[in-house]
Formats: sequence, structure tokens, C-alpha cells
Amino acid sequence: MTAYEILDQLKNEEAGLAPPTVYRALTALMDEGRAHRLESLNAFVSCQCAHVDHAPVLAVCDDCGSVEEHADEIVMDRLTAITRATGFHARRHVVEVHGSCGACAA
Amino acid sequence: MTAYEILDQLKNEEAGLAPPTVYRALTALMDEGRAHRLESLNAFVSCQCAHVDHAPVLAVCDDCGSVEEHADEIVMDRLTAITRATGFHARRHVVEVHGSCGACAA
DNA sequence: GAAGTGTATGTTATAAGATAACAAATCGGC
DNA sequence: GCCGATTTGTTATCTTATAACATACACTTC
Ligand SMILES: [Zn+2]
Ligand SMILES: [Zn+2]
Ligand SMILES: [Zn+2]
Ligand SMILES: [Zn+2]
Repeated sequence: MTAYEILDQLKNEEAGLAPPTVYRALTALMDEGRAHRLESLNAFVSCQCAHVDHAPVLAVCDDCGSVEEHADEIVMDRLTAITRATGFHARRHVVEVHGSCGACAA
Repeated sequence: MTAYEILDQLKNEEAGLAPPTVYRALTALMDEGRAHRLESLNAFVSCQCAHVDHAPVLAVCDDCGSVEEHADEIVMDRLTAITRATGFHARRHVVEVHGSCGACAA
């Protein structure tokens, strides 16, 4: 969901709600690890796994919009290693995969 | 660089240039594989490697803004495999790493 | 308990990023 | 030269995000 879709939904319950309120709530949720930002869509999803500190692999279905979340240390560690080769110090990993989910690809 | 930074630069040379022109040019460059979109920054970088079809790993220095480009089939193949486990069919990989480059991390 | 001080929340306005829709020009084929 | 088709230009608008200011609240100090 985009921030403005969330805003529209919440406006039904509480009028006078403005963008900064939504963005502040989303920022707080993301800080807690309870939501993730989909960078490639400028959208947000609630975390589907244990809310521990983690960099997720987000698989986005371009057909139906569903998002699957995967945890994979191997990918993250390899990314850190690859970039480390040039002296880069990795702090945040953004990994998103676009395609079709099982239901849509069938 | 963002699309609007590009726009501002080009406006110096050619007045009356509008956003769609820049976006159309960027789309064409990306189709050719000569530029990449930095999804996590809503920005664009020219391709720094051979202009073959590839999904790059982009390492972004949050301190100086530099971007390093890496090709790594292992990461991409693993991403395809991980998501494949749920029947997902991967078509496009977005992999960006934020941190500090060698110069800035030192 | 009033006054001060700092944090959280609400509000307005605007900045930044991207595209839709239409207009004009260019280019072949005839 | 005329016609339809593609490309390029232009205007307007839409979407996404944040700056800046105002207000409310919580907690301390006197
Ligand atoms: Zn998660
Ligand atoms: Zn789907
Ligand atoms: Zn490249
Ligand atoms: Zn740097």
C-alpha cells in the first residue's frame, strides 16, 4: 500500500488526517521493524515474519500486487562481502524481486 | 543524479526542456542498459560496466553519494532460487546496498 | 498550582518526482 | 504533394514526501 492509500483509508475513520501523520506512523513502524518500505514501488508492507532486526528479501508480484517476505542471510552476507572488496562498508541492504507469484504465474 | 538535477543541467544548454523529455531519455537509456535507476533514491546512474543485459548490485555511499556497480550472478541466482521456493517467478532484481565507500569509511 | 521546558502531535503549505494528455513536427510510403 | 504513423515537444496534473510552524501534553521546578 502506498502512504496515500493508507491515508485515504484512515480518513474514513478520522477526518482531518494529513500526510505527515501517516509518514510519521510509518517511520515509527519501520524503526520497530513492523513494516518495510518497498523502495521500487514507493509503497509499504507490514512485516510478515518475526519482528526481529532483519533485512528482508521482498518478492513483489507485478500481476496481483502481493508481497512475499524471505529472510536470507546468505544473500545479505554475500552482498556485504561483494561490496567490501572495494572498501565499502555496507549498512543497509535493499533487496526486492519483481515477477509473478505462484498463483499468477500458473 | 535525480531526473530534475539532470533537467536543470540540460536547461542551461537548452531552454524550454521539460520533465517528460528527460524521463523519455532516461527510459531509453535504461532500455539499452546504459543507465540504471536507483530505486531507493529515486535517482539514476550511468552504467559503469559493460552494457550487456545485467541486474547490477549498486553500492551507494550515503556520505558522498558515489555509486559502485557490481555484477554478481551468485546473488541474482540465489534470489531467483529463494523466491522460486514459493512458486514465484522472478523477472527483475533490485539490489542496492547503502553504506560508506572506501574513501568515506576510512 | 503557575511557569517553564521539552517532546509529541496536528496543520498548512510546498517541495520533489513522475506521467497523462494533447499538439506539433518529422518521416516514410504512395 | 498527401496521408497515416511514429517521434518529439508542451502543458497540465498527479503522486509522493517533507519543511515549517502551531498546538497540545507531560513533566519539572519553584
Ligand atoms: Zn520483515
Ligand atoms: Zn500474483
Ligand atoms: Zn550496469
Ligand atoms: Zn563516499
